[in-house]
Formats: sequence, structure tokens, C-alpha cells
Amino acid sequence: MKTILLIEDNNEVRENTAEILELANFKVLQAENGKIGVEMANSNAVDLIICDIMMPVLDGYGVIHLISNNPKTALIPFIFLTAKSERGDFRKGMEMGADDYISKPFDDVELLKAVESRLKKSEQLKGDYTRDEKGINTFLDDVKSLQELKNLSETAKVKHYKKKELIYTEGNNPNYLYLLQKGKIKTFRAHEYGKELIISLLKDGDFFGYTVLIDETAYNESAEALEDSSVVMIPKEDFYALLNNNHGVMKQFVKLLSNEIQEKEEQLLKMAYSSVKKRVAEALIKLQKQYQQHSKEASFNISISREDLANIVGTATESLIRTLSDFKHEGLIEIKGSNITIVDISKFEAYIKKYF
Amino acid sequence: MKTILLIEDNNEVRENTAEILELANFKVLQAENGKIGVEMANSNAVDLIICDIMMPVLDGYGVIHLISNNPKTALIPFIFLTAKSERGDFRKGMEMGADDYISKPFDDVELLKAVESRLKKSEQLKGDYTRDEKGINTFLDDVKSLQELKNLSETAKVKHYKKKELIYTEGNNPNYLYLLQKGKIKTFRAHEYGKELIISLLKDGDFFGYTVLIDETAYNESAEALEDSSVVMIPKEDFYALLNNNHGVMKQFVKLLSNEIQEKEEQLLKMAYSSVKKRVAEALIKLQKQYQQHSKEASFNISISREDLANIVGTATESLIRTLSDFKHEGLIEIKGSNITIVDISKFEAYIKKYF
DNA sequence: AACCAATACTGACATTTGTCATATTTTTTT
DNA sequence: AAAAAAATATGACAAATGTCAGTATTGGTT
Repeated sequence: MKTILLIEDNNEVRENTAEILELANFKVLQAENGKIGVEMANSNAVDLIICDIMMPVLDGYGVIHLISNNPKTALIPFIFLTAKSERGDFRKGMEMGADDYISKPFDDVELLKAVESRLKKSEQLKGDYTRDEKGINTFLDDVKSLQELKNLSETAKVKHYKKKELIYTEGNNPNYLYLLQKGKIKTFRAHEYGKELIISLLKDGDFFGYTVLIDETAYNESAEALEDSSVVMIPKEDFYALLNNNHGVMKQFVKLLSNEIQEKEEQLLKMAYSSVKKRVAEALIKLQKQYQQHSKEASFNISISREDLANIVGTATESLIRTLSDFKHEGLIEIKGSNITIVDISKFEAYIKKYF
Repeated sequence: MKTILLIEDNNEVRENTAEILELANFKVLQAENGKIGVEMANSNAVDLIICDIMMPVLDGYGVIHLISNNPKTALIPFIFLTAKSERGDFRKGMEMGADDYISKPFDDVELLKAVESRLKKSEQLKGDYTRDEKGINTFLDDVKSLQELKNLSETAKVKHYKKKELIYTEGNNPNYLYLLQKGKIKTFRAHEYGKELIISLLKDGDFFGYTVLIDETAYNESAEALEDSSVVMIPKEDFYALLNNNHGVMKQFVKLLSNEIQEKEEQLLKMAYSSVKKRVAEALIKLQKQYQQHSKEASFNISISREDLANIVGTATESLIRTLSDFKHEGLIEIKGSNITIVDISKFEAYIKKYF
């Protein structure tokens, strides 16, 4: 329920107005002068302020001045509701930053529509997605909708990469936000000659290449297609524009990033103290889940080269192969060429837990 | 220079108005009907729109409807400038989401003041910090200013922790954003019995505990004071409010997070493929730099327990100690009790590069 | 100043992981 | 289908790191 702060010195007018607003299912806070009003705005979570101009102690102009200069309250929509109906009065109110100006006597409908209109606008601004509860996907949907927009316009292009082709390399300067439309792509960092660590394995619908866009530095990782892939290239300007204009997207993006930090920290902990065997097992389970969720087959083959798997785990290819052999001999996985199948994922998980 | 889109069918009025705006040093885009206006808004970076109501092809109401429904243009301030001066017309315009409404004939000053007022408001909303070029510190300054604000009010409290005291533990529910005012604190994650990895070593002025605040989950790390410390506890509601109300802070925060991701990835790569010896060396150099920068002494002792250092590197305490002994025997570092001094940091760095 | 507990260090050895060389199998190309 | 290339697998061994047990040193406390 939204909270409206009503500042008006005339008891009768105030109470009548409050009643109307309450009937419209708003929570109403009442203040009988400007000073009290400002105090209430500071100490309560207020979604909108309706304020008279001529009042004792502190008038409406004083109120809007104080409200605007306090960052905590500056963004609350502000509506003047006043008997001062001269053009000059109206202009002064608006110039001081009011969002609407209703002169008395006013119609109930006028007031309610004005309130609704300003609340709607304010929500749009804040990008309040709290109600959809869809979490992270909202962000993706948003960007996807942008991407669809872009597809229509000429700015966003889709590029096709062959297996083993590079999308970008360490040192390149970023110009695009990438969206994997179809295919499989790895991003990885190089350590020493021949050694690399796969940072992420991307699946359809995943975005990549955004961290360097934000930092405005060169790539410190490379991206390579693991199979033939289609990639949507969103010009960085569009990405910036979206972030800057849509607070909701920004919020979701912050969530996305902070999630990633936590994941990386988790990985770091495991890289430090878990044995190769355990890391391999966890990588297999993760891959299995990631792909199964994606393609809805019952028993799913993980098809990945030993080298890539080793680079996910962060170990030598031979060590990885030995570990897989061990798992195979214990009947936990089956290997057919480059395909790996986890025989029974819950058994596998249980074994890992017990064994270590 | 700010760009204003002026949509008005009457050539004379439009050109006169444009002239006034140009004199006030705005860049003016002119559109002679609503349809052209909407197209221009979509293909140009526009900071404010001034629009007539009665027009051929697409009227002002149509324009504001289209502008509001496109996320790319929805946040551009919108002013109606019209001969329709009836109360009903005015209300309709405002209800459709206009930010101001000026009826003709109008005064030049009225128009300019209205434009300035709306631009000011819009900037406040976007929190445009692009001009200070101070980068990440802006965020910190912002939060610090909030913190100062908070210090005055009663909501933010400073808590003192003794050496070895815990600030929070894994599983706790977060209620605060923490700011280390004075002291030294580590945050760490537990792996198996007795094994932990230090995620970060905090110094004065560092914030911590924000990722879980954003994810709204329980802590997956613990924080412990390494020496007596003073910590400012900012209620999470204030943190949320700051993020939501100040676009600039949000932007800086996104940068902060994306930076952190890149750092963690770097660490991950090193954890996977660098030897303990190399990781120890790098940890020492990092500590040296972090502290030296902080306290401006020439030769600085790193004072850290072997166990903590091992937990930064991600190795067994004994292995770490052996590595330190090696470095000592090679004359690279000096050890006096728990204090470690790098004899010559550039020599040390050169040795590391050559040796590995 | 002496004591005690905590921390730092060392030795001996086990375990894990990496490296190189080579064999085998699978996949790709012709 | 055969040949070539690439990927996978295995053996033998070396190097790195961990573990446990015990000794030495340090820093704080009375």
C-alpha cells in the first residue's frame, strides 16, 4: 500500500481529502503545517506528497525547498494543492520543482487521477520490479526486449561463428555487449603457455562481455565458440543507454553482478582446498545440471573435450583423464569417446559427499 | 550542451521558440508534427521535449503516449506548450504524464525557467556524476556523506570490536552495510574443518557485507576483527534507499562490483595454476602495497599471522612457513617474529618474474 | 622477570598432482 | 574406406604440497 503525506493547515479540507485518498486505498499521513510535514517526510517512508501553499510556520514553497534539497526525500513526487490559482502562482510552484499543481476547488477525480499519474511515473522511474518476483530474468527480459527493438533497427547485428572461432581476445577493446542466441561458447583466461582457465561456459540466452564494458578497459579474457554459434552484438552505447535510463535494469544488473561475485568466491574456496577429484565431480554435476535444464532429455551426455574440462577444473589434462577413469571404474560414469554420462546423479552426489 | 526536441506545427511559433532556446544555449531539434517528433526522439539523444497539442498527423496526446511507452524515451522530461488553456485540457495533459504545462501565449522567461527546472530535476534523478571524473571514489564519498548524515541522526551506530571478535558469521542474516572506520578486519569462507580462505583484508574506509545485502540471502562468509576496530553500521534500509534514489551511486556501485568480479577471476586463475611459492610472493607484494599506501612509512613491516597469510594464499600453514623460510634464506625478506619485511620490493618482483 | 599459551618452525613422510613419453582410440579428412 | 590428425588413455617418474608430530620461539600476563 502506498503512503501519501498530506500537508494542509485547514483541518476540514485536510480531513476530507484524507478520507477520499483512504477510500482509494492509500495510507495517509496528515500534517497540519509545513514544519511537521517536512519532519514526517524525513522519518517515514513516503511515496507521494500533497501540499498546500499558504500555511503557518512553514509555507508550501518552504516545504518543497527543504524536500528537494534532502537527497532522502528529493525524489518523492510532489503535488501542490492550493487556492492560489493565478498563472504566476502556478508557474512559481512548477519552477520550484513540483510535479503537479491542482487549484482549489478541485474535483475528487482530478486529485485521484493526478495522484495515480504521478505514482505511476515515479514507479516507472524507479523501475520497481519488486512485484513480478521473477528476479534475474526480468533483467534479461528487459535487455532481450531491447535486443528485439534493436533487431528491428539496424544497429544490432547477429554474427555467426564457426567452431573454434574467436569472438574476442585478451587485449582487444570492447565495443559490444554479446548475447549468445544459439550455440556454445567458452570464455577463458590464459595463465602461462598452454594453460588456461575457463571462466564460464555459456548457453543460449546468456550475456557475456559486460564486465569490461563497465570498467571501460580492454578484455582480460578471450571468448571462443565451442560449436557453431549465433551471437547478437549489441553496441555498447545501447547497453549504456539502457542501464542509464532504466533504473530497474540497473538494479537487476547489480543483482546479477553480486551473484557472480559470490559464485566466484565459492569457486575460489574450492580451488584452494578441494582435491582435483572433488572438483572434477562437482564440475560434472554442474555441467549435467546446466545442460539438462536446458535440453529436457532424461539421460544427458556431457559432450566436452578433456582439455576443456581440465580447464574448467583448473588441472592438467592427464590428471583430469585419470580422475575420469577412476570414476568410470567405480561405475559412477560412462564414457563413450568424448561423451560422458553420469549413470545416476544422486548416487554420484552421495558418493562425493561420503568419499571426501 | 543539452538537446531539446521542439514539436510544433506552426512554423512561426516553432522557429521563434527555437530561437529563444538557442539563445539560452540549447541545441534544438525541430519537428513539424507529432509523427516526425516521435521518430526524432527515438533516433536522437534528447534531454527534454516541448510539444504542442493540436497538430496534424499525430497530436500531442499521441506523442506523449508513444514516448512514455518506449523505455528508451520514457524518462525524457516532457512539457506541453499549447493554446489549450482550459482547466480540463491542463488536467488531461498532466494525467497523461507531462511534467509541465505552459499555455500560450507565454512569456520567454516562463518557458526558460520551466525548461531549466525540468532539466535540473531530471539530472538530479539520473544522478549524473559524469563530470567529476573521480571514478570510484565518488561512490564512496556519496556513501560517506550518507554516513555522516546518519551519524548525526540516530540510525547509524558505530560499534567497537575487540581483536578476534566476530562481526558476523556464516548463516547470519544481514541487517547492515558495514564500513570499517578504523582497524583491520578479515572476511573469510570456511571450507572443511579448520580450513578457511580469506576473501578480503579490509582497511580503513572499506565497505563490506554488501553482496549478501543485494542478494537478500544469509551470509556465506564470516568477518572477524584482526585488531581492535571501529565499524559503522549502516542499516540496510538506508543502503537500499541510497541505491534506489541515487542513480549515480548505483552506477558507481556497478563499477565497484564489476571490478571485484575481474579481480576474483584473476585470483581464480592464479589459484589454479600458480605455485604456492608464487602465490605467497604475490600476496606479500599485495599486502605491502596495500599497507604502504595506507600508512606512508618508507619501509613497512607486514604484520600478519602465518595462519592468516596461509589462508589468503590458500595453502597449509606449514607450507607457507617453509616458503617464507626459503625467501628469507635467499635474502628476499626479513622475518622478526610475526613481522615480515620485504627487503627490496622491486628486486623481489624481478626475482619472482625470473624464477617462475 | 618468569611463566604460559599461542604461534612459529622443522623433520619425516605420505599423498596428490604434474610432466613427459608413448600407446591406443576416436574423429576428421581425403 | 583408408589415411592422417587429433584426442584420449596409461605408465613411470618427478615435483609440489599436505599431514602429523615434535621442538623452538614469541608475546602477553601475572
